[in-house]
Amino acid sequence: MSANSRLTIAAHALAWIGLYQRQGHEVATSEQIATSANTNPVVIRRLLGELRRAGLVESRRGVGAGWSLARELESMTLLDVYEAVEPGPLFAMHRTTPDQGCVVGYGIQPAMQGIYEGIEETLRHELARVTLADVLRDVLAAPR
Amino acid sequence: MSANSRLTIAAHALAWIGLYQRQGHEVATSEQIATSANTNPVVIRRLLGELRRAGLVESRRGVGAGWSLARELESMTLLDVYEAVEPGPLFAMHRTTPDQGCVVGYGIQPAMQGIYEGIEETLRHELARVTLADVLRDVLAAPR
DNA sequence: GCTTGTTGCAACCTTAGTTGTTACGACTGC
DNA sequence: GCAGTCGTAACAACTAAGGTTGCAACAAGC
Repeated sequence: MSANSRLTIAAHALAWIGLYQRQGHEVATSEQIATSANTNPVVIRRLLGELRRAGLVESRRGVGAGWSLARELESMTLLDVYEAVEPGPLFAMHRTTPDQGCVVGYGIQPAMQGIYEGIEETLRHELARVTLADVLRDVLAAPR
Repeated sequence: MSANSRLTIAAHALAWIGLYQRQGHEVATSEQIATSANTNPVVIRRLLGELRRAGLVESRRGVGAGWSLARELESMTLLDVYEAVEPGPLFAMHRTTPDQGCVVGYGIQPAMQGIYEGIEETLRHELARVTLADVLRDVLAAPR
């Protein structure tokens, strides 16, 4: 499925900012988060930019700038993050229109569309059940 | 998410073979299916080859050769097809190991793994609820 | 045995998406 | 003005999917 790690990295960044703020800091820098996630700061800035557009985080510029949460972790779900960073549907239709003269070619897309919609709705429901506070709790619960 | 159409095309092929057999034919060729799906016969053969390895279809060679169902459409679910054609997990972890000296970097992978497993289990359960006979019924129910 | 139609499969190209990287302008606290 | 950080563009590297061509393997029918 060519799985991507965007949801994982976004959750990582949010958990990191949330923990950092709990420790009394105002803002976190993309540099710090990138070090924790072992990637490049630009990758983090790109992802957090999408989360900012979705209203999950805020950013400040200038000296002492960085990122902070726009809402409590308790009020953020994985669905919010998923919708912010994953553009398209889970399953795709044919890349080219199937033969409309064939019974199957004609009916397959509406059929699959209906089935996929139900499945994606269930997926969204599952993602909405997990808050970022749950994620951070699980992160901190990892045995040393 | 870079959605792919493998599941859609595989379901299309199975529905096509199933309908063709209901009409009294023994085997379907990749050429016929490719015409209906508006793609290349090799693409169909590659997909059906994976379904054959999963025990869903059989193939014959030689003149008058082609593909036939190995089981009834009623006993095949979208989960069977999904597992046959989709190799990896839905969500990926970090491509590089996060900073193990950081609390979040250390705990994020086990945390997300647990969450993702639950979600994928739900997805599989949903896919298992839909049989290929359901798909064919929906295909034939499309309004003209 | 030859012909023919089909699968099996390897090789290659194109396209698209993600990730990583560099560079530099914009902004702001000091 | 300086320094630190975001915002963003540009580009390369990598991966996966899909499309295409070519050809060997196979088997039914003659």
